Amino acid sequence: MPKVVDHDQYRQTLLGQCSELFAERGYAALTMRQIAQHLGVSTGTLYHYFPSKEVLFEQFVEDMAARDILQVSLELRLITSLEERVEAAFAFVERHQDYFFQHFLIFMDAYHHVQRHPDDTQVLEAIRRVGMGARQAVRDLFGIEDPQLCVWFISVIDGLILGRLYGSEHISFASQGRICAQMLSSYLAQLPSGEKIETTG
Amino acid sequence: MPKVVDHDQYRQTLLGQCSELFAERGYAALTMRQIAQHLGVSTGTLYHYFPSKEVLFEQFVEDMAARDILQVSLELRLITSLEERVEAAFAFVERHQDYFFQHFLIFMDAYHHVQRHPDDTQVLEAIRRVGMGARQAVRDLFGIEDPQLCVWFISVIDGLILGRLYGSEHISFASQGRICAQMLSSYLAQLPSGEKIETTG
Amino acid sequence: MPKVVDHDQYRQTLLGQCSELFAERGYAALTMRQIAQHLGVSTGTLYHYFPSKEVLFEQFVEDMAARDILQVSLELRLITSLEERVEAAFAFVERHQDYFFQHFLIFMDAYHHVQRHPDDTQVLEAIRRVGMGARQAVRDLFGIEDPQLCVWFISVIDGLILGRLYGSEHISFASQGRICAQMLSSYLAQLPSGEKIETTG
Amino acid sequence: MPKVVDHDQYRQTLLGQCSELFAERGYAALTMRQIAQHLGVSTGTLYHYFPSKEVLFEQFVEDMAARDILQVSLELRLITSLEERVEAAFAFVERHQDYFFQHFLIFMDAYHHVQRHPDDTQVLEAIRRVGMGARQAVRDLFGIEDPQLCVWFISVIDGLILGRLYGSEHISFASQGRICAQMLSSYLAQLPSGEKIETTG
DNA sequence: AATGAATGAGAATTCATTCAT
DNA sequence: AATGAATGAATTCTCATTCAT
Repeated sequence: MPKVVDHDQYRQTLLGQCSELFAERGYAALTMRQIAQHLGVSTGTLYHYFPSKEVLFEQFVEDMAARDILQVSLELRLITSLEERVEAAFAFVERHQDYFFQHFLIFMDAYHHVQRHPDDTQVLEAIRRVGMGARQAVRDLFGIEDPQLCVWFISVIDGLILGRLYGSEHISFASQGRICAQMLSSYLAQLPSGEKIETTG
Repeated sequence: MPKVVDHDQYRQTLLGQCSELFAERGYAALTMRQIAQHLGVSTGTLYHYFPSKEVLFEQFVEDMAARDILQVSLELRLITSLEERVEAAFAFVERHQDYFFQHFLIFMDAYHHVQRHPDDTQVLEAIRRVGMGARQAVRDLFGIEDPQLCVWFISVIDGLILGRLYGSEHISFASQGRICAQMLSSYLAQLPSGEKIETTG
Repeated sequence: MPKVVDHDQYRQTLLGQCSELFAERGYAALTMRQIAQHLGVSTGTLYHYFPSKEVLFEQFVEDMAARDILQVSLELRLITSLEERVEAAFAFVERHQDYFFQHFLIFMDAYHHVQRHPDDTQVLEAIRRVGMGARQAVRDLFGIEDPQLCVWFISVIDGLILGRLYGSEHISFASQGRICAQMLSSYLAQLPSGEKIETTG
Repeated sequence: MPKVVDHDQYRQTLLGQCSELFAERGYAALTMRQIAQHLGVSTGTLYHYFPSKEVLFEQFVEDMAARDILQVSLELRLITSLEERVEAAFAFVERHQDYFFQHFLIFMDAYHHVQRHPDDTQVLEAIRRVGMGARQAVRDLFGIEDPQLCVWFISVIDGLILGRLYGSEHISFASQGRICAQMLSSYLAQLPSGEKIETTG
């Protein structure tokens, strides 16, 4: 059935172009007409591919979350020393901070949405998977075994990105990278043996 | 003589009762009728005190931000050792994590609002002041001189609160407090002299 | 009962100050708050003197109409020749054209009002009395016996005032006065005797 | 393909059906629901064709004014003598007096509107064009060269129509036509040569 | 008498959704 | 599949009116 493939593929294409829109205006303040216009189609066409605004948003969030998990861990494989790798990670995050902040904005909206639709577990699950994926990536990339240490690492980065709310001019990702790299290595160094990280990628 | 009401004071009273509402549903999805109903007044009365939904939201955010700055640093004065104080701070944040997360939700909404109304600098400024107040509080409470270290500290906490998005069951504020306390003290210990913190309250 | 006198007198005072307001905005577009503000009283006070907006307007129109009838024919007594008197009348109208145009605006609004409230014969009657008063004034001032000639005279003047709608720059009241004076005198001159006008005041 | 409707043409159709409504109730007292109901469409459809009540009114007035200019001078071509032609004109006006009075009501409302929106010059201009069109029509139909005489003629007619405000039972259009015809011809007869009118159509 | 806070029905307007083409 | 015209419930906001003080 080639039709079905085309249909679903076009859905994906459409979903992939909604990120800035949802990030800029938020779900509730965004109208179907605006979405259609942004996508260059008519509202009728939009409804041909998505049965409702809610479903469109839900599938958009799931789609975005799925792509998030895939896209994070591509740049960090090459570097061998832990400290360099940490600093490279912060540089990576700095470069994509707009992207990450947008996703926070969208996830916060999705949070509202889930609160009003507790039976819609899929969106909730999608967002959770992003969190789990992030933890897993940190564990894989830096070889951190301690789950709370993974949480700590992700929290620093999430907090830095969120700092854009307050105006980001006081934030230096480079400094933060250095601080965290040093903290992490000395923290790990003093641990009882068996919790060392593996530095080989 | 009219009904005796202190107009400005009543405005404040009304604003003070909107937090959960805005946090739960978000600005755009919240109707003036719902707000009025929650406050136990008519829509007409609401418009008697606020000229529009936008202004109501703006003043609400400003008001909330102002109260945030005042309320943060009350519980942490008594403890003397740095590490204890850090851990106490994390316990404090854990206890009020709902409150903080709500405020993030609201600030994210306000961010949307500011993006669509770039001339409304007051809301932007109010949120910035919250950020500056937090940095100042960290500096005062823990005696951290290095601004990037303040940013680091706040980022960890903000990131932990934000972690609720992913489902918070993996997060232990106590563990995080211990990790950070230890990291902070060993980080400070190895600094060249003159940047030590004062541990005496 | 001195109270009653005061009360009614104050009503008149208030009504007398509403003309520009009703002329500028029209009845339906004017709010009780705007009226109150213009009068320097509270809405409560306004309702103390007038039971409703409708009654206020009705009484305002009646009041205005009554004053109209009294004020018209004061300047024209002294001039003796018919032509001079006609031209003096046009000059008088030119000087007060704003006033007259305002009253047309208000009467048009009152016409709307009467159409929706056919049982309110008082406003209708008040406006009719203005028309009758005008005809009577023309008859008295110029000694024109023929009712249709009175109608003609009033029509010219009303039409000229209404011309302000189209932009009045093409209108010269002086020219119009001269034309009408000449037309009137030659028209009267050719009439069979017994319809001459009396030129002595 | 969407439902086949010529958007602009349908707008005109809708506008053309609003006259009685605006004349009866006036702009401010007329609701969009009433308009929609009168037109047999939903309010949503109304807003599909007009972005706001104001714009609807503005375009309605412009449209009406444009049609006015076209429709005035159709019946008067055949008659050859001046006096007959003048009387025919008054008969024409009498027959359409409702129409003309309605338009005065609407133009007065538009005048209010323009006062509150001085930047909206289009409505103002549309009404002015009606005035200019009327003057031109008088000039063409009756061959009157003197602009003030055109103004005079139009003023009589406008004044007669306005007389309906006072109750029109005293007005005889036929008498007025006879009076004006006679006045006009004797006025023109006594002019210095070169200002005679052409009586041939 | 005077005030202005409070009310809620009703106005303009928006927007998700449907449907004829 | 695609379009955009049409719908009407819901939203923001207004305003005549009431009422406690």
